[in-house]
Amino acid sequence: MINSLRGMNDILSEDYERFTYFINTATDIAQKYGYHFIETPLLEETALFKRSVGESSDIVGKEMYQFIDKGENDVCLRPEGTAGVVRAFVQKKLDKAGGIHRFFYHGSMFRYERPQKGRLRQFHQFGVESFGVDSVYEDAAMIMMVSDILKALGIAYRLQLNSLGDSNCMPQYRDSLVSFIEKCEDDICEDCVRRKATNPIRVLDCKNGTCQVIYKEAPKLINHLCSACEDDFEKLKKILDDNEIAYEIDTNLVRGLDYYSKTAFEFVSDNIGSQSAIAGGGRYDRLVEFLDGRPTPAVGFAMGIERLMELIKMPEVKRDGYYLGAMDEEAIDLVVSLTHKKRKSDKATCDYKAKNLKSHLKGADKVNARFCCVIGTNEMQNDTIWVKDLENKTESTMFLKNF
RNA sequence: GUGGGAUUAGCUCAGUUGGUUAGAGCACUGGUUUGUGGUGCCGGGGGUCGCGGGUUCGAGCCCCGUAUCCCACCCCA
Repeated sequence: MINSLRGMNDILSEDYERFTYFINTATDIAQKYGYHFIETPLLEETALFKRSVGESSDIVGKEMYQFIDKGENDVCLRPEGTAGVVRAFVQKKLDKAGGIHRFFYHGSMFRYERPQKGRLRQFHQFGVESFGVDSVYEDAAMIMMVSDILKALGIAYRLQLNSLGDSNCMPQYRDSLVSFIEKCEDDICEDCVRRKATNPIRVLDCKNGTCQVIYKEAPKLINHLCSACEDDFEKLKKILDDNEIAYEIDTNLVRGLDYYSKTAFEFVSDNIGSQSAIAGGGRYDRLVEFLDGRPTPAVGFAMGIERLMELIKMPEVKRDGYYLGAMDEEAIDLVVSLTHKKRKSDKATCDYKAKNLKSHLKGADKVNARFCCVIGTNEMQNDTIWVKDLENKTESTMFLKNF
């Protein structure tokens, strides 16, 4: 037997019901916020992710499905969605066109990781990207959108918030953090020593307990923000307060991708194990420029659909449509024709075998039909059909021409 | 990539110190005289016990390897 590859799952039956329910709910809300669907290729030039996500990140460093294609191109399956959307934005010259462009997307992402609960090699994200708005109101609107989606799905969450500063204040802060790390380099973990060289900000969310104690004394980015970043962060908190969106400030919250600046946020769930981040995002004002576009402010987020799946509260499924059955061999053709006719306006299924009434009622139950419709010899003789409403438990016999 | 746990029917799981034809519940399917379901009764199908070696007279059970899943690290959505 051939099995699917490690960390790559099929989605079917009930999972598929939940999956499409999520997509429909999220799509509806994104459209209410004025976003438009965008689909980008699963395969992109490797250079795109090296430049956007950043070579220092683990995603690019060791998790990409990368290979050389038959045309000698260095390509990889997308590990995240933002890079492709930004590339498309620049390629279609929307940066030069100016104005505001808002997109949402959903689809498969690929990372060569060791699978565990909430972490697959092929997984699905729903995300949105907004281009051309530098106002912090847009950051707030984005957070509200995530909040709306999670609430619509009945998912409890905690929202964590931080500001990563911009090109004014971030480099200065990084320098002061590096000199702090150098002073305590002998006491921190190996990973942090490595991070010092590659991406020093990342030491802040190190999971190592000893490191965390040490970093309590570390300079806080939030105290080193320039006035513009400081003002935006204060404004963001006020907007969220005004709109009754609860949040916690987490000064150690660092986004894992290199392109973020200013607002960074993460939605976490306490009910799904260690892979608790269900949505994450923030502002990335410099990324369009990094990818050869005209400088364009941007902000976005992505949600991990698999991590949400078991948290989604599905609406109650109601009986729907018709089930048709014959009690006599000679009525089968008629039943098939009637079913075909009924499908023009309703969901309708039928059984291809003659069975007794009890069996048909059971069959109607199984497909969760609202009406069980049966034709036997009595009905054949009178051109009628017996119809039972399985919800109200009422029944009647009607002429076929009225059915 | 590192460490730990698991793997027996479609699903959830029993299976005694290694000893005949490996069990249950649910699900599926048929019947219950051509007339009342979801909730009665009776029956049926379905498992080379993840896979590959080894020890043994004999392995679902012990040993080694391997795959996958789960948990944690790491990373991130």
